[in-house]
Amino acid sequence: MSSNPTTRDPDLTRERILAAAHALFVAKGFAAVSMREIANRSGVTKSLIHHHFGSKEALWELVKERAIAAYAENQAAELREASEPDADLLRRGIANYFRFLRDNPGVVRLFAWTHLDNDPSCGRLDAELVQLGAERIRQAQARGLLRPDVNPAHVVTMFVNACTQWFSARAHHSQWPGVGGDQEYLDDFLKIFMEGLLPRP
Amino acid sequence: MSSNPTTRDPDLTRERILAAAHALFVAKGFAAVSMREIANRSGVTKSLIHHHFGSKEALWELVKERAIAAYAENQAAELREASEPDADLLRRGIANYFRFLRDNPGVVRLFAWTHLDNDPSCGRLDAELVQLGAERIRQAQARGLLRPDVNPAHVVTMFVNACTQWFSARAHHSQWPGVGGDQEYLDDFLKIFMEGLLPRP
DNA sequence: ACCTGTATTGACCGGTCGGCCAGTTAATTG
DNA sequence: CAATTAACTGGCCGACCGGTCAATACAGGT
Repeated sequence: MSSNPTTRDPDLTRERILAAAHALFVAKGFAAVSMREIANRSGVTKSLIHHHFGSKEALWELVKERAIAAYAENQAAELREASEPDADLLRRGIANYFRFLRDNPGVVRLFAWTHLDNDPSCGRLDAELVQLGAERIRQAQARGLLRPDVNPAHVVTMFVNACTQWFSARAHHSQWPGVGGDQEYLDDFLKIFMEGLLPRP
Repeated sequence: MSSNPTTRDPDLTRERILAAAHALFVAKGFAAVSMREIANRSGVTKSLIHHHFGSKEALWELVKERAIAAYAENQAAELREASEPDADLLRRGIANYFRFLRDNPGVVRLFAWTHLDNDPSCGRLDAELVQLGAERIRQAQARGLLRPDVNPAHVVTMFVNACTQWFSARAHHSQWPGVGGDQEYLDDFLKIFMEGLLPRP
């Protein structure tokens, strides 16, 4: 065998603690999770978590930082490989973002927790992401492909909001009469949003 | 004098407890608030809270129920006194909703907490609200004033999402470059949204 | 005036919280 | 093969948690 049960691997241990903490914090929020839960779930002692991360707050900050950094990197990669900015690229970008949130509900919840903490740190990491997206829209505006009389940063903020809140408030919307599934909502949003973004003759 | 310091007023006491609990729960969430905090803030004993409300969970449920009922009643009143449904009524309705959330940040936070709890109870109270709004839009569609190929319930959901998330993620957006204030965001949203809702020739 | 119900209090309960510390054990270094 | 360092453990701490309970104080009905 490559390793016996008493072999130590501090990096793996840190990783397992972070994974357990991530899952629990995302599911229940900082205040409702105890160090003992994280310890049990990751198979280590409570003291060891303090040894590696110092305190519950420090662990929480690290979990947030890593998750948001991973999110920002993922999105930046998709944004970089995009082609010439035009209306159809924006449409596909929004659809991509929508699908990403659908497939990564933890990201949505994590953002929601940080918002309720009034924690602005999440916004610093993806600020350049927004700037990049806004720049694309500005280029499309300059070419006459999108209406020029709206703030490009607001365009990004709007579809991010429309997508994020759709998944964040799922339990809420499911009680509303006439509201359809993910695809129907996205389709209707794209109809209205893209049409409203076209330049007027 | 009408009352001496030892006069009892159980209704007022209940009200003060509810007010303190509301403020604390909205600010910090259910798990991070202790019964002792609520007791100190409302000037009563912890035991008295249990006497009046039974448990921390029951108090939290009551706080949510009351706040959301007040919100729903407020919005229903504005909706009832509205005139003939057309595009301009919708525009003013959205602006009203936006201002309401701006002036009642507690409502936004309370919804966010319930969403993270996957609590669907909030959706039942305002379901009829959404139905009422969707019905207005359906009427405007039937008269050819709004495009008919979008789900009216989705139209309501979209602007609710765009407004709610704007205030919910304030700390987040404030870090983004180029994002303006409340009025600028609302104006840009209305430009795009209302234009996208017009019927195509 | 008494009596009954309830509003209200303070002390107390078992349990859990985050954090600390003295130790033991495994890897690294020289 | 020591000696040093870091990973890791179990037990303990004071503080705080939500909840209970017996006792008290006040109000209204008769």
